[in-house]
Amino acid sequence: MKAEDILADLTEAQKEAVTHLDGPMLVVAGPGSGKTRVITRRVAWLVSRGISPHSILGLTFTNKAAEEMRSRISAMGAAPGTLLSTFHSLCARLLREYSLAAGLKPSFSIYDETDRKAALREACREAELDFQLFPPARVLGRISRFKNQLQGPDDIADKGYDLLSQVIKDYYAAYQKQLDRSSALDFDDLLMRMALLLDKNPGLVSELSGRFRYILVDEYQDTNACQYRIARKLAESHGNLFVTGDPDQSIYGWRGADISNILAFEKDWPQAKVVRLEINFRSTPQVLNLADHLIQANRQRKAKRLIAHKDGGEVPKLHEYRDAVEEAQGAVNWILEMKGNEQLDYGDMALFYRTNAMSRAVEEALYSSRIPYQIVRGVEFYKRREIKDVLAYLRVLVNPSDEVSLLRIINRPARGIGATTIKALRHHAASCGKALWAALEEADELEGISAAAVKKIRAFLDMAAAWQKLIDWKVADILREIFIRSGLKELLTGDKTDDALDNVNELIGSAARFDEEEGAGVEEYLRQLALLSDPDTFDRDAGSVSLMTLHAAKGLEFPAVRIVGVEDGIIPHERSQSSSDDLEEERRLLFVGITRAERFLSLSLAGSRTVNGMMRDSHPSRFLNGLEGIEFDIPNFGFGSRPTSSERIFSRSGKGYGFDSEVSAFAPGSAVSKNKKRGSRPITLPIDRPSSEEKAPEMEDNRPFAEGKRVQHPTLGPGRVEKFFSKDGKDRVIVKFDNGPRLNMDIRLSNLKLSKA
DNA sequence: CGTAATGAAATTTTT
DNA sequence: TTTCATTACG
Repeated sequence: MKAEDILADLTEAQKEAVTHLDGPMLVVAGPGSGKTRVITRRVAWLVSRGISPHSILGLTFTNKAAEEMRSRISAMGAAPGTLLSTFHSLCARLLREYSLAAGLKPSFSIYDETDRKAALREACREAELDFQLFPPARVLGRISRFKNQLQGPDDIADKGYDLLSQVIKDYYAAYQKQLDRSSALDFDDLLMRMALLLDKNPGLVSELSGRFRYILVDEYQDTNACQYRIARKLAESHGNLFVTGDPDQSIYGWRGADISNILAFEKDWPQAKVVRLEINFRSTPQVLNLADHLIQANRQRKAKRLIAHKDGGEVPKLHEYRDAVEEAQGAVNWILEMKGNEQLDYGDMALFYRTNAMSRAVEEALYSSRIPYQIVRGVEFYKRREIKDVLAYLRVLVNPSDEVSLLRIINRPARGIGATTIKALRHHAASCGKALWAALEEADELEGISAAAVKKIRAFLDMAAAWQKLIDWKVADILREIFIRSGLKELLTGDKTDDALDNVNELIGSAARFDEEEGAGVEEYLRQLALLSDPDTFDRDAGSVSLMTLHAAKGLEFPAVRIVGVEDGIIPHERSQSSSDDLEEERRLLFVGITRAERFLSLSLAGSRTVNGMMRDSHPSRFLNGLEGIEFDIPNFGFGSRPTSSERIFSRSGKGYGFDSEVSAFAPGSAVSKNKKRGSRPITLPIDRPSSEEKAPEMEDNRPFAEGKRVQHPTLGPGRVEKFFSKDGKDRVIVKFDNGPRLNMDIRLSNLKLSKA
């Protein structure tokens, strides 16, 4: 590719970034400012200057982004060989390559959230910690946070203000022990172990720096302490660190991302050049205007401009509905309107929501209206039980130490190795410090295991030994073999409403594709699987409406975007309302969603929706309060916003949302035709607390619920308070009820009453 | 020992 | 709603 082609149609700022040669550079790139373009052109530019593609390393945050760059670079005809990878998969690769130095077995397993939870359960059992005492997700979340800050169990000061803080260290230590024994790493370990390895191994650092002369990091605002350390180490010697990012699009703080990494870049690298990309090529001025008004409410940010390059366009709209079902129907009508009036293709449209669970209502409406859609969801497929089961066999094959996987399959399908036997095995393993696998082999010498059980165990071991011989087969063949011979297939065939069989077949199919394309063996297959989630299966040209969470939307763009559920408790999420930092992150999340839109944007909200199977009232998001740049489809809405033309259009009565005969052709007898008029009830906006005014201590006085107090529950009856503590600013108690159960409950939600006397 | 039935709880985002 | 864990029963 010629230099002038590489630089064609670039702005001055973009050119400066693309042609920057040596030394650190920070590109602050607002949404739609051509960031990906800059990165990919830059790779091409470097190569055109004689730099080997193999010495360029591009690090992204998601597979999707890495894939996007790969395809754009190859579309430019640039030389292949550049390593474009997520942090996680780079680390997994390197940790395997340098497993000896890292103190790992090259065949280590990678644990996802489900595995982590199982590991924690096992760890608790062994360390005699109460697994139920705290929500496991919460414990694991804490552990994650420590790991992201490069802290091991021993680095934690054991004093804390709440119960969990005081004991988290024990949980962490036990959990980690379980992982180590299993030769398993969780996602956080991949980063942490890599960072630590680089810390203590200067030789490796220089080797890698020699290998990767030019390092590019995308979405730098999303890096956590480990990722930061890794990037820094790799670039230390040559300083060729090129990072792009936008503080306003930092939405992963909850995962340990530290926005100050980007804010302090110039401090870390005093020679750094900084380029700002402020011209937005994506959206209409109206969309940008709204985005700008929204984000300006954030205190913690660097002022940045969004300069529209396009002109024309429509003012974004806001619609209110009575409930989530009507809201979904409204979305359907919007889609049909976009298609009919604006000549847009289904593939040009996207629906965003805050949480995956919210996709359901929308899906149902789309489905009954026969509108093709695709969902970009998280990891769903690989979380299915049957899939995890089959893969667990594969994992044990590769890594017999993997206890979580072993325990998962040892008696599934049931082969007579039940709880009692397993308990004895575990006990033995723990007391001799042996692996569970070893205990299996010695089962006949152990007490507490019946002759019958020993026989069953032998059979299991024989089966496993036979499978060892399959290890060089093609992955798809191994999977098929295991699936049948383990008895899993038979087990699943019995099921009634099963997609289970189909799912496993799909898995085998994808494995066959892997064999075809990569032909790299089981270990590599498992590693890739662990790190691959299926947003990558998202197909831009599928001709269907795209549905995804706001997080998944980052980095994408669509001519028409609709965001549903813009309600308090949804955006911002109810669990993000406690701190102003969290609140600002939620605002950035909405900002990210809005700035995905090229031409048409609409937001919607419902007056009620079901959450966890329960109907709940909902109110407009506080982010809408006083927000300029959007037209409200709600009479009497809010403070001071004038009725607009769109209001008159949309509130014309009797017609629903202006769908016409074309619509009913799509949805005969569907909810469309049943769509009701809704009343136009005035609504009140919640007060947007100034973000400086930290936390709201509107705490009730729960002190009477002290330890030892007798309490009464409307359904559970009488009990006694065993522990009183707070978390997340909520007072909770652990109550042992007289009729048995011991429960950890939120005082405010529990309906607990103090008993008299 | 294994499965079915029951009951209760649920952190939202992703690698 | 779904998921999970415990319990009861065969």
